[in-house]
Amino acid sequence: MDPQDPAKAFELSAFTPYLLNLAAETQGEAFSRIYRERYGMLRTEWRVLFHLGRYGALSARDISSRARIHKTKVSRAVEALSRKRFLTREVSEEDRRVEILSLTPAGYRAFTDLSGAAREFEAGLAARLGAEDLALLRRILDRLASA
Amino acid sequence: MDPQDPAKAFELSAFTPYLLNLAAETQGEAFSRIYRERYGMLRTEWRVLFHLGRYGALSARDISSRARIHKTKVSRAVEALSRKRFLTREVSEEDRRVEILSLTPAGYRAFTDLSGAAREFEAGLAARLGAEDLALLRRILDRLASA
DNA sequence: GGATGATAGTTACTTTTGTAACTAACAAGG
DNA sequence: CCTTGTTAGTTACAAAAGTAACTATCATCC
Repeated sequence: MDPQDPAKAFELSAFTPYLLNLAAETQGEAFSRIYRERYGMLRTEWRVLFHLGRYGALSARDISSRARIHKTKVSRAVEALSRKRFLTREVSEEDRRVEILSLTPAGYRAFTDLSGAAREFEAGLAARLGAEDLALLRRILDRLASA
Repeated sequence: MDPQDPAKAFELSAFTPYLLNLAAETQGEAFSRIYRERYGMLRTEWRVLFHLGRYGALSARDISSRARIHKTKVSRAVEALSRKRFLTREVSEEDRRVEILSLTPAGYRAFTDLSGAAREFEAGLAARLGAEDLALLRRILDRLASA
């Protein structure tokens, strides 16, 4: 089949979902190198670690709803972080189905380290794009993420 | 461990790679419903189909480099599209390692249909975000995708 | 024209993710 | 209390993606 008439041709490189995906992959890969190489973590593990470091003890369900991560992914990330001795689990007194997750000192150190790395990463983006464009980008992404 | 001092706390919701990923997932999921439900395609298949529809006959290698998709993913997508009778493969005369891929009429119809759907999708985004913000978004994403 | 190295594409193997079913615990109504 | 329905979390199974090794072909250069 011959290519489509260029006049009415649709450009994939101007299709926003495609661009979003490319940008997310490129940037996500760049940052993932850090937590992967330093702590052998996967993305979901980094996010779970982050939520516990940022907000204190939470249940898996809390993390799942706050971070918009499916509960099976959370379950596996918790298991992995627990094996790494980055968090401890304790059955809740009020509801024995619930496990309260807390970072260990080692987990908290990893959190602090990675938070710093994330801040630097973000500063690098600000330097590249300019603070205004970056702020605008985040504002738009935030709208796109919710719909 | 207690949560970090809020004053110096790092917000994941203001971390660009995270926002990029959320937005890409949300929007990608919304559009993928279309090619998944209409043609049972995966994302890589849609991209391969698109490249063949847009640019005419190409080799798997061409698609791989143009679309930035790893060759094993292209190989599997080509296999799937071939099973669906959306493309044909023909060994090149000049180089018998190369297969020239071309859309069948059915493949081309799917391409035309999905291109239209993509255009509509993009128009919906323009309506939601405003044409200027969308254009700016695409410009920024383009820069982020390349580094 | 045979050895060496590169390239196109596939296959095998492993890791990760998605989906569904499951267990255990709770809650509420009769 | 005992049924019915719901929720927290895990596990089992299937689909998808990543990595590495492989086959076949080509190109070069001695």
